[in-house]
Amino acid sequence: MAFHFEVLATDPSGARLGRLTTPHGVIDTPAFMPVGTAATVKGQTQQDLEDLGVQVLLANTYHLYLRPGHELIRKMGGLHRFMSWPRPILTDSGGYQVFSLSALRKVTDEGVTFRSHVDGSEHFLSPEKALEIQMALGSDICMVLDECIEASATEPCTREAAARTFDWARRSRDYFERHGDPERQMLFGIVQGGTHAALRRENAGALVALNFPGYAIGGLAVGESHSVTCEMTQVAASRLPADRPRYLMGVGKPEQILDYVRLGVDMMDCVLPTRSARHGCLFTSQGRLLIRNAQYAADARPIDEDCRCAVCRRYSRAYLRHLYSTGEFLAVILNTHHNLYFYLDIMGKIREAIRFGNLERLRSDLQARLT
RNA sequence: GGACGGGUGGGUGAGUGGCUAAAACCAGCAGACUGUAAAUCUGCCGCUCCUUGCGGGCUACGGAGGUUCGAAUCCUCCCCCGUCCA
Repeated sequence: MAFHFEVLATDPSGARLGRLTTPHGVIDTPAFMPVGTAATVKGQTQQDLEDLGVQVLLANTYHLYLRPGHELIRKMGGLHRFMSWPRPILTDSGGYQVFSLSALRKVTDEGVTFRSHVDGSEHFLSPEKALEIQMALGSDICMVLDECIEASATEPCTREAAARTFDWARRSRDYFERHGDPERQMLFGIVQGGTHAALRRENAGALVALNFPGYAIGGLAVGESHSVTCEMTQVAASRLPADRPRYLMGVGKPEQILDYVRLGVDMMDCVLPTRSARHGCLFTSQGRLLIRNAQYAADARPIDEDCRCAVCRRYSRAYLRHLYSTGEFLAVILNTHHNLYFYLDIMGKIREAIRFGNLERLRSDLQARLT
């Protein structure tokens, strides 16, 4: 079997230590997946990412379909080869763009019509098309197309979106069974249901019957409170089979990650470390640090005195502030490196704590310092 | 010596009688960012007072006077800067 998921240890909280094996390598879980939407994690080279210990990257179907085009990537030998990334890749289906490009799209049962944010041209994405693209890209993990909606959506709207997402999941599974190669790619279903516990429960239950090799929980952290995110995650995760990986999509803040892990989440991705880095927001063991703040102008300390990343070992806050405020690209590179290191370091600590049964202690440590 | 053109808040620079504490941009200060339309976006940015409000007072468009109910805007003189002519 090219794909294999095993749970190596569990914590009383529900946290799991696991290992997901793919044709491009192993992913130790709980895992954080840096986001490389356009086949690049902005500001980092693939070598940087390998050196950071990144085991899996996320890329985006919609963006790569628009540019450079999935057929071109197929021609170039697939996404791994094209971007020279030897490790696993998970591709998001474009479902999030249904949400974030809401002004530029129209959803029907058949699929989604987008107006390209690049040039305004019209494109149609169906569950089948989204998979066809992901098959051309050759990602290790494909996501079904889903309809991600606002947290504030009414129950009827949410129900409709969840039902549509379920129908799309079924179509995706069927399409993958006919055209996909399970030795090469795995397909995850996505639980929707907004902020309505009953819908989440129902949707998760129905989705499990489709027997996906892995499950994602989507449509969260889109405006609702953290406690609601956790509640919905709990409701969904508790209905997912224990022997399959669970991926909570699009989270989270450093201080929230452990909460999700304790709810049994195995995989997460988030633009926060990379985007925040570009915006001058650095994560530290003592909380967030806005590097442009005047107070760091002559601060010789590293970003985080407890951090062992290459940036903290070498550069001062004063220098990083200078780079940021002068708009130097090195600021993006160094800030991104630090934030990714910080996220990956948390994940490593979490895995270690689950292995050694110290998760509660880690939790109180983190709680005391972060935020 | 003469002829034009010009002097606006930290900078560039709009504004030719009231809607102007003065556009816009930059700089500065602060905040946000959760499956990336994001190296982006938002707020503040003369001083001061308070019951923090589409609140009060003061100062401000080179300087000094003047016209006017009202002047960055019109007039007079002066001081600077630029271009050109002697």
